[in-house]
Amino acid sequence: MFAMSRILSAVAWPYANGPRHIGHVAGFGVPSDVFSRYMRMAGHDVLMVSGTDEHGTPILVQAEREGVTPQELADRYNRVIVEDLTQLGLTYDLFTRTTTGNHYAVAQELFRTIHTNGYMVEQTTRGAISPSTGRTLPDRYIEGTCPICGYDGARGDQCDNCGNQLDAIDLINPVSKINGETPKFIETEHFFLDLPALAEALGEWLGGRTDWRPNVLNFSLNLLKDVRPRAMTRDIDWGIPVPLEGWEDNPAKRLYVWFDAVIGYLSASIEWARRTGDPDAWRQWWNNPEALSYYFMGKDNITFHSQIWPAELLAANGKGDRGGQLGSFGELQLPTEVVSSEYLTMESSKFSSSRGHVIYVRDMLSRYQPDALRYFIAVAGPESSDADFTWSEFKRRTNDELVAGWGNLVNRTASLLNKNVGSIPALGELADVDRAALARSEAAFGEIGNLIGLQRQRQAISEAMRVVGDANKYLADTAPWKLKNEDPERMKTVLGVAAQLVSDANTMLSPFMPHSAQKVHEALGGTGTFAPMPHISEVDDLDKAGRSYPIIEGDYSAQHGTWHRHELVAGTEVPAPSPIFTKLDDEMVEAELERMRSE
RNA sequence: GGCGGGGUAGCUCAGCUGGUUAGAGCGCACGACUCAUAAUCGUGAGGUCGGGGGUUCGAGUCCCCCCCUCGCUACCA
Repeated sequence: MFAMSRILSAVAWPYANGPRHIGHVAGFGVPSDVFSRYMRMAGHDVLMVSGTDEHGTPILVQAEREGVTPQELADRYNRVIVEDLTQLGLTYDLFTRTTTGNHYAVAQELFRTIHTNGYMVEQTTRGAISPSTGRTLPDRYIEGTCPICGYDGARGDQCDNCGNQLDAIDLINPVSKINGETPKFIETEHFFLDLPALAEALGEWLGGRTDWRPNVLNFSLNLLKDVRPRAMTRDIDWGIPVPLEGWEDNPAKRLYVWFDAVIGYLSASIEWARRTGDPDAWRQWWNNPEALSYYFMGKDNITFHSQIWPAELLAANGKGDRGGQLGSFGELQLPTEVVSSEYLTMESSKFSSSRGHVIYVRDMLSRYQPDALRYFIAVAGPESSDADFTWSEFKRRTNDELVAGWGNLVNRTASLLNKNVGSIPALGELADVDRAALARSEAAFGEIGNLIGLQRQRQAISEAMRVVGDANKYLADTAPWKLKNEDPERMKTVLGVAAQLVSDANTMLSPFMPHSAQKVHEALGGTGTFAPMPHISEVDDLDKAGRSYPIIEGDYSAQHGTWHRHELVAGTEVPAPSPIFTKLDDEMVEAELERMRSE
């Protein structure tokens, strides 16, 4: 594809107000990990970062409801999310959080730079607040009677009955959904990111992004048609203090959660560098014009990644209409590509935690293999349009494709080897059928790698499964079990070729299914790490004394699993195999549907 | 209302810049094989590509209108 590159895998930050469901990991988790694993195998220097997003009104509201502090609530779900993502095998170089001392410092520094450059302008605006707490009351937290249709459950942003967009101040008898009091509409001071002054630079940058998925690009270009300044502070007491005189000590003003959340990509990279002992190492990705950066998320995040974040970067770089100076972070690179997924639905309707129409990652992994979920997401996920998860389709994919297709190929090949040879045989003279099978398999490395690089993972994994099908066909055509007595030398060659085909397929499938890839590697007698895994570490906050938290990290140097054929070594002992994938029984679908209905 | 995505074999979907008899997997029917978690391999029956109009030598693939469906609509994340 290209020479060794620095690649930043910037993965969306899960919001820590609850456990995450499989729709979330289908949007950002699995695609980013497949991409990162592949790029590492192809020899690139990947930095994959993310963390939990812990500020904002929903966490504050949820914490009050439960009688805990926002930090306590965030601590709880940060840990749940860290555990879930680790179990799925997502290879973050660092998965951290937005409440670290490091993140606070980086977010404030970037705010100061943007402010100094003149792109953060102070304006008076009208907003709703809760009279008892003084906190911003977002439109959607206000309920009242719709002034258009008279429906009395209308929200401040929209009426669910007539579908009209509303302004909270127009609602009749507005009430706070949080505590029932009547909101107060006040004049309040906030800092606004001056998007109009950055629009031209944004357009120039977007104009060069011709290779994005068309829906993402079109949506982003559309956003540019109507830009206006956007508030980057809130009347709230949970968040990062505004780092300016007169504001810093005001407990009622904080940075807008999305302003700081996207800065997490930068702050996590810096935290990672500090923890490796080379505190400037992050600059290889952020200040290096040759470095590439890919941002993975669900489609609801596009606007923040193709507009707000690039605008923050351009402003910090001094690249808008007002010019400006570089800050202490130097010139920061804008995203190479915003890779957005669409939505995963379940049994034809949207996931909804409140209605119990949900499958949490944790519950899924307690009953099924992580690779079964990863496979489903990779092969049938919402890559370029919404996709539906159904239990019956999950069962079918698992049983027909993983168990009967791939797992069985591994099992029958290993079993033939174990019983008839006991080890990987040396290849004798190759027949045409052998050469053709080997050539076709080897050619797939290039095709599949290409597809992953183009963010076409569904097609990529389908191609890898085609290699599996070819190998099954090869065994049917050569029928080594018949050769045992009539031509044992030929049998050995056939089994050697088959083993190589299995090994090839396994290498190509390993970014998608790393857990089973390790098992297949061992089934063919391999040793050592083939597909690396992340782990959780408890670490001290680098800047806040006395605080510690869990992070995801790992050593993914991948000495074995590089992206090309690994010639099997004749004489390597092949053990008696045991099944790689677990077959799902017929009752499982009905049991899951019943579980869903009862919740 | 505005914007965007979809509508292709029974089911789930692929079909890039228009071009030979429209593809895959599952399901179904029949056959082969028996190494393998009854797993595999082959053959076959199934579609006038949502509806209408248009451009073109030629359209599932471009343009217009309509129908259905899903989602988004910014100070929620």
